[in-house]
Amino acid sequence: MISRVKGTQDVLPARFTSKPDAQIERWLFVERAAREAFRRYGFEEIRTPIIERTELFERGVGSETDVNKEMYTFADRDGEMISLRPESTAPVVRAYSEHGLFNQAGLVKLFYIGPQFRRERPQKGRYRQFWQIGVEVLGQSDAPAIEAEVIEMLDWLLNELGITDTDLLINSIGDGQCRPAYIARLKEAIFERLGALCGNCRLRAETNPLRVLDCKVESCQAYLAELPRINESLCEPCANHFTEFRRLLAQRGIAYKIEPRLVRGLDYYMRTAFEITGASLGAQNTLIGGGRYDGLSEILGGQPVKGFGFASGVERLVMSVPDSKINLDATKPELFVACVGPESRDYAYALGRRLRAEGVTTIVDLEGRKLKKALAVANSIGARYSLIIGEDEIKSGSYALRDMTTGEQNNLRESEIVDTLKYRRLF
RNA sequence: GCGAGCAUAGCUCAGUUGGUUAGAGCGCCUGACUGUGGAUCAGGAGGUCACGGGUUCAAGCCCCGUUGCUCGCCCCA
Repeated sequence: MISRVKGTQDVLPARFTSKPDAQIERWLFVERAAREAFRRYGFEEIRTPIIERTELFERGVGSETDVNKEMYTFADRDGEMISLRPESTAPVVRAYSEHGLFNQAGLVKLFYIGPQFRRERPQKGRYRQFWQIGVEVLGQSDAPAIEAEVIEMLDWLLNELGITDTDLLINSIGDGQCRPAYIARLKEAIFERLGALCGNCRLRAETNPLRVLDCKVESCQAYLAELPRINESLCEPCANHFTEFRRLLAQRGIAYKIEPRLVRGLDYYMRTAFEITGASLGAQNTLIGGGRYDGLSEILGGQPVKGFGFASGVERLVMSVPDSKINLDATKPELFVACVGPESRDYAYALGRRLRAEGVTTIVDLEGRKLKKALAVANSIGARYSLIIGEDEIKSGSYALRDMTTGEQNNLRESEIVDTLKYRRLF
């Protein structure tokens, strides 16, 4: 039997799987809550293609070898290099420019929900095809109020999802003015302590000094604490921006931790960076990550556009939603139509059609089962009511409606059945 | 790219220092009950013990390799 591709997963009805993160009911809950949050804050949905020119990501994400290695890339028939999107910020910025949205008055606030692809080794909360929801605020303003409002929205969303055990980590990573000088001083400080640091740190000292700050090795910690912190080396505009951002969070009563080690690897990220981490997710515990990327549009060859956004892994959100938030009964059918004898089948099909037109979730037994078997099926799929149609019922025009929970059974006319089910739905 | 753990029925798992024909619960099918589900009882189907090789009189069990899953490292846009 052919099996699924490594690092992918099937999301299916909960009654077919006990793995919580593979249950469609959980996914729908998360997606609906996210859409509702985005709607309330005035975000509009955008759908960009799953494939883009490889160049978009090479320029947008950087052409470092690791990044390229982890993209699914292929040559199209005409030789053009195409990649499955590994993230959606660059595609959204591309679409923004391509459709001339910079001519709009005011901010353009977009959200997306969709699959992304990275060829990494799968582990808990990390897949090769994974879903992200995210927003991008694009326009001419870089007001800290944009950032605070997005985080306020996330605060509301997480609460709505019942995900309470989270930390908001924030940092400012400076801009083109202050960051280069900081990195130079950081490097210097690292090299002064090079002998005491672990092998990994020694390697990173040259290639990615910001990442040294992130080292988890016990023996490094004391030395890392002595390294200069970027948020203490900000130029005045960056420092003011960060101060205002923090003031606006405090004004909203949103708790945060300043995490000086929180960095972004890419050059176009600047100033505000943030992360929301969740408990009980294992090693991959980042639920949401975001930041400001004012330089990205120009790197892609577009006009100067200021941007701020976040992306969140749906799988990790789904894993974090408590069971109590999910109502598995909501998707169960309201009515199962069983028939006695072959003559009643055509009658049942027509009746089922009329009931559906009235808005009733109806499953008609198509297999011509004996009544006993039909009711057993109705029971196992969790139908709330069964309708029994036989010769007697057809003659009298009233059908036996059986409450599958209580076993109570009444003979009702068609209109009464519809009323009963609609009434029941109020509870 | 590196490392560790795991792999027996649809699912969850047992399987003795290697010993004959492969086990349970749940689920599924049939019947007890030809127009009434859930409970009970009786019966039944369902297995390349992940795959390939090796050791042995004998392998689900031991050894090697492969694949897959899981978790961690690297990386994390």
